[in-house]
Amino acid sequence: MKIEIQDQYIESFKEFLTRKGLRVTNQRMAIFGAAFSCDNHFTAEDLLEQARKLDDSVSRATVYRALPLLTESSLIREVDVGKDYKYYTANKDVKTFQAQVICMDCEKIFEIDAPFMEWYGKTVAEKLLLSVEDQRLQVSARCDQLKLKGECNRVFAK
Amino acid sequence: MKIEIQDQYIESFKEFLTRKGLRVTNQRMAIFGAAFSCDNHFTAEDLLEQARKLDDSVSRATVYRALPLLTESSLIREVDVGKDYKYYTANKDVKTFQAQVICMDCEKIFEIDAPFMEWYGKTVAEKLLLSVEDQRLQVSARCDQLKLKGECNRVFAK
DNA sequence: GACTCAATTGAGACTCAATAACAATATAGC
DNA sequence: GCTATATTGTTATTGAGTCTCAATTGAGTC
Ligand SMILES: [Mn+2]
Ligand SMILES: [Mn+2]
Ligand SMILES: [Zn+2]
Ligand SMILES: [Zn+2]
Repeated sequence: MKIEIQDQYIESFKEFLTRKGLRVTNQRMAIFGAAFSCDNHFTAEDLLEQARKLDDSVSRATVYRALPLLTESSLIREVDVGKDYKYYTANKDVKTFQAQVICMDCEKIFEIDAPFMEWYGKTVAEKLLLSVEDQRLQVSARCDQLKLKGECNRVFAK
Repeated sequence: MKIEIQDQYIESFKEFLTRKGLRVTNQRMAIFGAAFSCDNHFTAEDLLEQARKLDDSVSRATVYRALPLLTESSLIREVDVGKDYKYYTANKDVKTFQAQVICMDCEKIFEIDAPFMEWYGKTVAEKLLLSVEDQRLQVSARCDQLKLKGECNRVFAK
């Protein structure tokens, strides 16, 4: 059941907050709920709009304050695609090494597997003698006249 | 001789400008000269500061107007490492597929080879049926207590 | 070298994502 | 319920990058 799965994430977020001595507030839970109601990539602005449907008191500042908490708890992850604003996406399924393909025309984002990144990260750490914290592989593309054309570009479902 | 090599780039830039019906101005040449006097990665602000040493009339707007020309002519290239400002670097040597390793502490950037990206780009284009325009592989790391520690982080020489 | 005129420029206003300050409010432990 | 303080919304602010526009200047033409 979908709801049960989401309940599991809810508990996980509440635990994260209490473990850090942070309070479980209506606004934080609304923002969490909004993030997990979205199957795609969303911006901070998207998230604000959606969170306000769950709690109309949510402010922009609180969204920006909640985003680091959600990323730190690994419930969502940041996706930087070279625009001057950031995208985020809920970590609903198993995480493997992935690349982001972004269409420069319609801004649609596709996550695709890139398993060699695990090996590459280790190689870099070894060769340069530094600790690798994160890796991002982004592919800029154009999907016009192609298979993906015509797909809906909305980030939040209905 | 260093100066001869630079002269070659100067000619290349002048040709690029005239070929596009653009004028060879003092400001554009100062910005070009500043970019090529730097061995590392630099920001637009770095470039402005340096260009003003060659022509103190150079303005911020003109730097931002020149950057697309320098990238379009392949004399420099943009390096986005996920910060809210962009880095650039002069294309002095042969271009292959490279990844950027950025230290999250000192912001130093290292370019390292990542030849598999050529194959990967082709694979993505084929599998997703879209045209790949560009690829960026970024590695976030920390170089503290390590081989690279103590290196100078200044972008412009002396 | 002077003439002409469109391309270019610098100054400063502006945009927009993101952050900071602060007084008002709400949470969690008692 | 009471209290201490974490959190909030509002509002102002930052900072990279863009835009506008009047003043300037480069590059062909004589
Ligand atoms: Mn960016
Ligand atoms: Mn920005
Ligand atoms: Zn597209
Ligand atoms: Zn470092």
